Amino acid sequence: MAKLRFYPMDITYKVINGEPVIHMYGRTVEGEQLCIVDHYEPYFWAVGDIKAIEKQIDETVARTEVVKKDLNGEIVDAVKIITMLPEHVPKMKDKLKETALCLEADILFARRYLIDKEIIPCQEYEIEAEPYEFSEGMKAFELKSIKPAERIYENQKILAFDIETLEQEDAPIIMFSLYGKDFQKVVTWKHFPTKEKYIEFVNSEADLIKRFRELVKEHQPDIITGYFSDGFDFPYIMERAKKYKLSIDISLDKSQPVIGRGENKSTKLTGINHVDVYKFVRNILRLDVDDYTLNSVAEALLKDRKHDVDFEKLPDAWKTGDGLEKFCQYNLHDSKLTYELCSKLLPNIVEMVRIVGVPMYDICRMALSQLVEWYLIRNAPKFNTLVPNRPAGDEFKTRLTRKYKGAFVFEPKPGLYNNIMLFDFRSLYPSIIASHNISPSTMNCSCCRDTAERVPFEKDEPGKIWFCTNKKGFISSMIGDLIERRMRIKEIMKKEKNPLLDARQYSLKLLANSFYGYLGFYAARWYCYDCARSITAYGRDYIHKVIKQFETEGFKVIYSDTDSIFVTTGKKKAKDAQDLAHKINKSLPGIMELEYEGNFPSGIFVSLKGTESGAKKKYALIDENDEIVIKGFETVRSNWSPVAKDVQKKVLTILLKEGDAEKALKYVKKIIENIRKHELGKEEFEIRTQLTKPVEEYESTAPHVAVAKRLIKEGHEIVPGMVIKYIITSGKGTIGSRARVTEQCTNEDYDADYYIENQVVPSVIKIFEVFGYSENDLAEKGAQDKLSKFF
DNA sequence: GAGCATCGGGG
DNA sequence: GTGTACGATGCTC
Repeated sequence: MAKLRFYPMDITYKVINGEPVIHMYGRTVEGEQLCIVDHYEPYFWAVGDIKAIEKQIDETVARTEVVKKDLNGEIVDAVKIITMLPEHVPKMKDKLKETALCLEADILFARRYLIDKEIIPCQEYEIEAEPYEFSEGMKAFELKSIKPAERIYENQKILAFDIETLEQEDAPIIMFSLYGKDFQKVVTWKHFPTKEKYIEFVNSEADLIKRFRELVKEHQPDIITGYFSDGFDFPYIMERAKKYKLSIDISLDKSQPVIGRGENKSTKLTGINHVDVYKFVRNILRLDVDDYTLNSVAEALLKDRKHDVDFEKLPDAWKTGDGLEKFCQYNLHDSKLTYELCSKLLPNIVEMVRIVGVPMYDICRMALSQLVEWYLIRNAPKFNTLVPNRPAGDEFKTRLTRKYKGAFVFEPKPGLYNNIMLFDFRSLYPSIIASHNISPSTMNCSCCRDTAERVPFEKDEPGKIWFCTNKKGFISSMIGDLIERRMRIKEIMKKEKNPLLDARQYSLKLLANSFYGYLGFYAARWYCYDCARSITAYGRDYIHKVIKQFETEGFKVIYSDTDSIFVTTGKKKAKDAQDLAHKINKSLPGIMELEYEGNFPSGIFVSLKGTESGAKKKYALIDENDEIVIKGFETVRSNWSPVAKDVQKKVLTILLKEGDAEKALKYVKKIIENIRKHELGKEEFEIRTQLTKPVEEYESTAPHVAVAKRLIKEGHEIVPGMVIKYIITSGKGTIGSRARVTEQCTNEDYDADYYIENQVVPSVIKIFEVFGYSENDLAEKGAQDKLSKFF
C-alpha cells in the first residue's frame, strides 16, 4: 500500500470492462504526475409513487433505495435509482418521465463523484492506494482511502502558447511560441539569420506541428494557457494537424485535444487544465475595459502591451524572411503576456475552484450564474436537499418575460457641490439575502404566517411575502458562508497585506454578489422570482430610510443609486454624519452595514436624464488626496479623439480643484484657439474605430468604413477586426470623404471646425451647462460664422 | 423603443 | 459527455 500526498487536478471517467472507472489526474506534492483511479456508481432520484417507479425498472438499474430527501422545503420519499453506467441515467429518466419527478439526472458523473466524496480539485489529499495496471502508460494507483490535508496547489506549472497564421485561403501556421517559467521558445519554418536563441527552425508546417506536440509533452505542464485559444489557436492547430494526418496526443491519457461543437466552442485536454484567459477575464472577472483584446486586458492587469507590428508586412516578411524576426518577438511576447495574466489570475481561479468544487477547466468557462449554481449543487447534500431541475418549455418562456422593479435612483440636481460625504451599504444585496433569510424554501412558510414581517413592497409593486424566521434557508445559509469566509480573510489581511488572500476574498465577493442575479436568472435551477423582487424591495426600503434619516438630521442628499448615498454636510460637521451612520447601523438587522466611504472636498453632478441608457452614474469627484474620480462621462470610454478626452479631464480638474468655471472656460477657449492655429500634433486628433465586418457589408459610409475602402483601393489588405486610425481633414464633402488614415496626414490637415464642434465642445458642454454656460459661450470667437448657422 | 440578430476573442 | 453561453450592441420596423 502506497501513501501519497496528492493534488487532484482533472477528473474524468472511462468505462472499463462494463464498469465506470473514475480517473483523477494530478500531481503529488513532490511533483510527480499520477492518475488515481476509483470506482463509483451513477444514480439519480425519482419522486412519485414508489411501486409505479419500481415497476419501470429494467436491467440497466443495479438497485434502488428509498431515502428521505428535502424537496423545496418538504421531506419526501425519494427513490435513488442506481444504474450500471452513466449513460443509462438519461435513458432511465426518459422512461420514468410520465411516472415520477426525476431529479439530478443531468449532474455529470465525474462531478457527482467529487461532490459525494467531498473532493476538491487543487487541494491536497492524503491517499492510500495500491499500484494499478494502467493502459495509458502513466503511473497510476487504485484508491483505497482519501482524506483532506492542508495545502493548496498554488505553484502550478503553467505553459502559455500562441500561434501566428497568414490571412489567406488554406493559410498555414507559420510560427508558434511557448512561454513558461524559465522557458521561452518560438518555432517557425521559414529560415532567416538571427541571434535570438529562443527561435528554432524547422522545415515545414507539418514539422512545426510535430514540434509543438513534442515540446508540450516534454514540458509536462499542469496548465496550458492561451488567449482565445478555445476559439482560435487550438481549433486551428487541430485542423492543420488533420490536414497532415498528424496526431497531437498531448493529453495525459494519450488522447488529442477535444474541440467542443457549437458557436462557443472550447478545447478540453485530459489531465492538463486548458485555461483560456480570455474566457475567464470576460465571464468571471468582468474587467472594466473598453474591449477584451489581449492588449486591453494586459494593459489593465499588467501595465504591459502587445508589440506593435504591421500585419500588412507579414506576407512579405514570410516570403523573404526579411523582418520576420520582429513577428517572432511579437509572437513570443503574446505568449509571455498570456503566461503572466494566467499566473496573476491563478489565485482567483484556484479559489473559485475551491469554493465551487468543480475542476479548473470548467470553472474558467462558466458564467457567474453557473458558478453560483454549482456552488449550491456541491452543498445541496449537506442540507439533504434535492437539486431542482432546469426550466423547460412553458416555464422557461414565462420566466423570460417576467419583469420586476429594480433599484432606487435619486436623481442629482446638476451642480458643483462642496464637502461631500459618501456612504454605502456594504454588499447590499448579499447582506439582505443573508439577513432576511431569503431562499425559495423559506418563502411564505406556514410557521411564520402570523408573525414574520412582510417584505416592504410599495403600492406599485404589490406582494404579500415573508421569509421564515425559524429555520435557515439553503440559499441564505450558503451566501452567509461566503460572507463569513470573506470577513475572516479580510480580518487576517488587516495584519498582513497578501495578494493571495486578496484574490481569495475577491473571488468570494464575486460569487456572493452573483446570488441576487442568480435568483432572478431565467435559466437558474433555484430561480425564484419573488425572492429576486423581494431583494430589490428591501434594497429600496433601506436606502429610502437612510435618505430620510440624513435629511431629518439636516444633511442635504445630492445623489443616491441602489446602495450609495452622497450628502453634503452643509452647516453640520463630518462627525455628525458619521455619528448618524453609526446610529443607523445599530438599527440594521443581521450583517447589514452602512459604511463610510470617504470625504470629497468637491464634486460635479450632471443630470442623468438624456443620457444613453437611463440612470447611469455620472459625476466627477476630487478626494482628499487631490485624486480625481470620474464616473460615467461617455467620452472617457468611447472612441473619441485624445484632444476631446484631455480637454474634458482638464476642465473637470480645474472645476474641482479651483472651483473656477471662468478659468475652465478660458482654458477651453485657449485650446480651441490652438486647434484652429494647428498648434497641436495630429496624434491628438486620431480617432480609432474597429471594423466589425468586411467593408463591402457596410451599408453606411461611416468614416472608418470610407477610410478602409480607400485603403483597399490603394492595395492594402483590410480585414474585419482591424482598428482604423483616422483623422477628419478639412475640405468639402461628407465626413466619410474627409476621413484619412493618420499616417497620410500632416499636422496641418485636420479639420479644426469639425474637432471643435463635434469633439471638444460636446465633451464638455454638459459640464458647462451645469454652470449656466451654453455652447455659444464656449466657441464664440472665430466660430461665429459656423455656429450662426445652427442658432 | 421594442424586438430581433449578431458579435465577441484570434491573424 | 448523466451538457449546449450570455450579455451588450446595432439594426430594423
